[in-house]
Amino acid sequence: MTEAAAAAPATAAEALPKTYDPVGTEARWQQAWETSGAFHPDPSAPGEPFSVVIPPPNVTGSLHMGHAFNTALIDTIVRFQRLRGKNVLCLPGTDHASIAVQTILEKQLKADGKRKEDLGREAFLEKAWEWKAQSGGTIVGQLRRLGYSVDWQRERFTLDAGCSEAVIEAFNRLHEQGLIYRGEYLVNWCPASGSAVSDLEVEMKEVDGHLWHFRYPLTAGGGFLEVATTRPETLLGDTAVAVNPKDPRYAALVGQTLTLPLVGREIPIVADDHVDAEFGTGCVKVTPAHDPNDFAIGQRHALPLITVMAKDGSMNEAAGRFQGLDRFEARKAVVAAMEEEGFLVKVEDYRHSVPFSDRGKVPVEPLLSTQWFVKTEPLAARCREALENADPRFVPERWSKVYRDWLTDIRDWCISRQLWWGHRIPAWFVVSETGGAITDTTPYVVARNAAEARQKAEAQFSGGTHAHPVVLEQDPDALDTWFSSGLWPFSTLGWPNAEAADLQRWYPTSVLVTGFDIIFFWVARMTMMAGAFTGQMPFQDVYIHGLVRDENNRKMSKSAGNGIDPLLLIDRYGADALRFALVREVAGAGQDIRLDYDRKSDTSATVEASRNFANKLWNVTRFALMNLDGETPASLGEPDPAALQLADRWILSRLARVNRETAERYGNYGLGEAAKGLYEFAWNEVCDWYVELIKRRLQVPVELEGAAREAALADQRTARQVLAKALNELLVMLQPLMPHLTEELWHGLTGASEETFLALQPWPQLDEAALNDELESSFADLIEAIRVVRNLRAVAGLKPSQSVPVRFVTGRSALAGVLSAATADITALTRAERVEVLDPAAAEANPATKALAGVSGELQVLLPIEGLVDLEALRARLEKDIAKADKEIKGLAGRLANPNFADKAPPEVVAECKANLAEAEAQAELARKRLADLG
RNA sequence: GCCCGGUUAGCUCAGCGGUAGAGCGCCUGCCUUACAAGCAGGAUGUCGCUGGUUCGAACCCGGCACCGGGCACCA
Repeated sequence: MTEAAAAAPATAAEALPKTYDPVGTEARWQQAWETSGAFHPDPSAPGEPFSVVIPPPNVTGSLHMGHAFNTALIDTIVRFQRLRGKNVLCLPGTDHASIAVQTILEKQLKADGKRKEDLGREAFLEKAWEWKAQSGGTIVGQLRRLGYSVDWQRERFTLDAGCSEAVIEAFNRLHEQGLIYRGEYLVNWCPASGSAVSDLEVEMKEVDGHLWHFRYPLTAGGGFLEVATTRPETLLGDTAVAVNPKDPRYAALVGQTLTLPLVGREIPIVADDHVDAEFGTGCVKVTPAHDPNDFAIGQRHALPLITVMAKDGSMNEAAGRFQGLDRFEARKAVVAAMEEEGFLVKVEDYRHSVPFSDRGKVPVEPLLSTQWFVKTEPLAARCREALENADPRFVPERWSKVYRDWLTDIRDWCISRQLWWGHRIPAWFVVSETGGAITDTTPYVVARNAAEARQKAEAQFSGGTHAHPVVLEQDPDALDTWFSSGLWPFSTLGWPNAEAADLQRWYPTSVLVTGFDIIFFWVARMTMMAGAFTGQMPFQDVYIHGLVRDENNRKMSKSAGNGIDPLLLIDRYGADALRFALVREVAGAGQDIRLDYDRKSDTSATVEASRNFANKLWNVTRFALMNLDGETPASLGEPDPAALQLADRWILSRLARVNRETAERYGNYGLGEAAKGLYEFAWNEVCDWYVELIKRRLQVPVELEGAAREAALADQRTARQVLAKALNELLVMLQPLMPHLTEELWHGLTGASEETFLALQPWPQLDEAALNDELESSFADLIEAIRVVRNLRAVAGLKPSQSVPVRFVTGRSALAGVLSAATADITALTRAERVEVLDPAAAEANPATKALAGVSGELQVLLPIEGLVDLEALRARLEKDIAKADKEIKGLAGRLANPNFADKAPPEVVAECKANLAEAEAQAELARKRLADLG
């Protein structure tokens, strides 16, 4: 889209077309905000600080609905806080996504028949940066299209100079504290990316496989044990068979040995509690180098570790004749060989879980490997402690349990990745100590740069027994992407420089807004890192939102191909409509939201409804501009309280109430409720009632003269004042949700200059004095009375042009008062010929038989129009009224008849019940009487 | 196996002790000069099942069923 449809902003009614076209308007304001630095805060500016760092999307990414949702929520929050006068920083950025980027680049190389090794590290990284410069901006441009009020001048990248410095500093400090170590452990090896991955990057998947049963012969004697396995190829690395120590079947055999088929190795039978005697034969083959549980058994029994697989997933030299086979071919070959040699007992179909690599989408291989680890328990302990004091506070609260559970029993974090794109590990191996090569035992120094490394190494490894001059080589590996993401809330603010102005001003941040899917990956890593480096939790609140699901309630995912493209919807309906639709769907407890979508036409009824709302706001503003005679809310000023009419006082009371409710909801993450509340207020109250009610007052008839004219003009001014005020404040309150549209309309309404922004205005002051419960309640009665009249007209099939008399009969003087005061309004809104309000006695004296009649509460509505009346329809209507009243009577009377109710229920409930019963009885009686009158 | 959500109108969801609501969709009538992307009116529910607490339960408690999700995992 973005062809600069930069139409001039609307300042007068004639400039506003009948429908709102978001595309040009949105682009124009996005540019205006950015070029004017509207969202570039000064740390020394006044106001309470409020800060959010956005979850950095991957540079590889393009905007998906999850980003749009997250953005809509964050932006609503920060825009609200800005209106509240806070000194708001919302900081954007992207994540370098090491595995993802490297995978893309390697694929490109492969297409040219090359491998990264052919290029060498330096050239490869050069290419990577090139790629980032070209493609990394995609998502950033797309985020702009949402109208994100972030400070683009502070945009960061997890691999930029500042973040890199932070990473090196963090690694060094953790190492100094003994919280980073290097060692050989069983790690999750992803053969596809050729790297270790963390436990979190492994996903268990149910797979249909087989369970192979094998015989392992006893070394001494002719017996054998039967074991079962889902992974036959690993038997080449077996170093024991384990049985449960309490299993009587095998008690005598513990300590004896078996001869491993195909290999001929003698392996012991050990007793270990891990083995479940009930499962299978109760015998488990133990392959310590290829299975985490077996690794643990191996540790307990001091078993040797035999690795039979290479890092690329093929069998190595320890696999003997199977060397060189891929792990899946090796499986078949081993089974075939076992069968041939008579060791295969049977094969069963078996469904079980297999660990898959999140990124590589292939089964991960538990493999012994020397890697860097973060010792997480001390870091986690600090977080658990803080959580006792709700630090951070989770919204909804239930996620804090998920977070805490994960931090309890946490495993160490493997942080090294055999990748090039990323932060290179700041450790230098003293290769001169191990013959020039890096081995598992090569000593190393951790330092902030090469010079410091050399200094440290020379202090340790030169002179004395050290014959060779020190030669250093930096660890070729990179760090897990999440290591740098873990520093994000403070590295972006200037850490490790503790004096950085941004850090001082905006750290800790106010709230983190993210999906539950990265609580472990990201949230917990940030809190652990922040605890270690800043001594504080990095955010006060964590607002966890749900996922956006597709029209069939499925998770949107790239692989399923069911994503809904937010950009398509933005083009069609506008960013404001999409944002509003997403936020409006949010229910209180952070549930997933479902987005309605029609794939044939690329339309969404939900977003369309929001677009219609935008159009409604556009048109009500258009109406105001046509009727304010060039005046603005400021030039009109506040209305004189003494001059206010009923409708004015009503809408001002509603306005004040909505102001209070909305501020509370925005402030408490009740964003969906805020959106729904504003929608209803704007549409159902301002547009449907207030505007309709003041239309007459806005038109002063030309024929009026003298004092009458003066009065009409004064009243017109009052209506204009109230309309302008209500609309103005409504636009401010809606701004966090629909920033572009409201900005446009507000400029039109106020005539504010192009350099002034609604986004930077103060939240409207709450007018407590305007709140009036009683008034709102009687106004609701008035609305109801009008509805009854309209309904009667519809039932009777009256044409809109037919004007008929309206008679209200009620014994309630308050209601009679409101109706009498509003007869002019009622006349206009119901096309009444005349309106009379009578008490029952007066009505009795002057009966109107053969009239359309309806009853609502203590109000009887009569349309005395004999002749015009469709008697059948009228009867039906009355019978319906009677049935409804009877049903109510039955329920209420039943309740009152129960002696326990009167005894135990609170008196006000009983009184209310009695009043309702009396009312229902009166209603039924009235309706019956009318019915009888019809004859 | 453990933990967490959910089950209310055709659809999406509010309501969380006083007898059920909204939006969309649907039906009827209207181009009433802000808006047909609109206006007015209307229909629609044994609130998953089952016990219990209570004067009173969609709401609180117990059990069950089904649908999601997370964690752990037995070869």
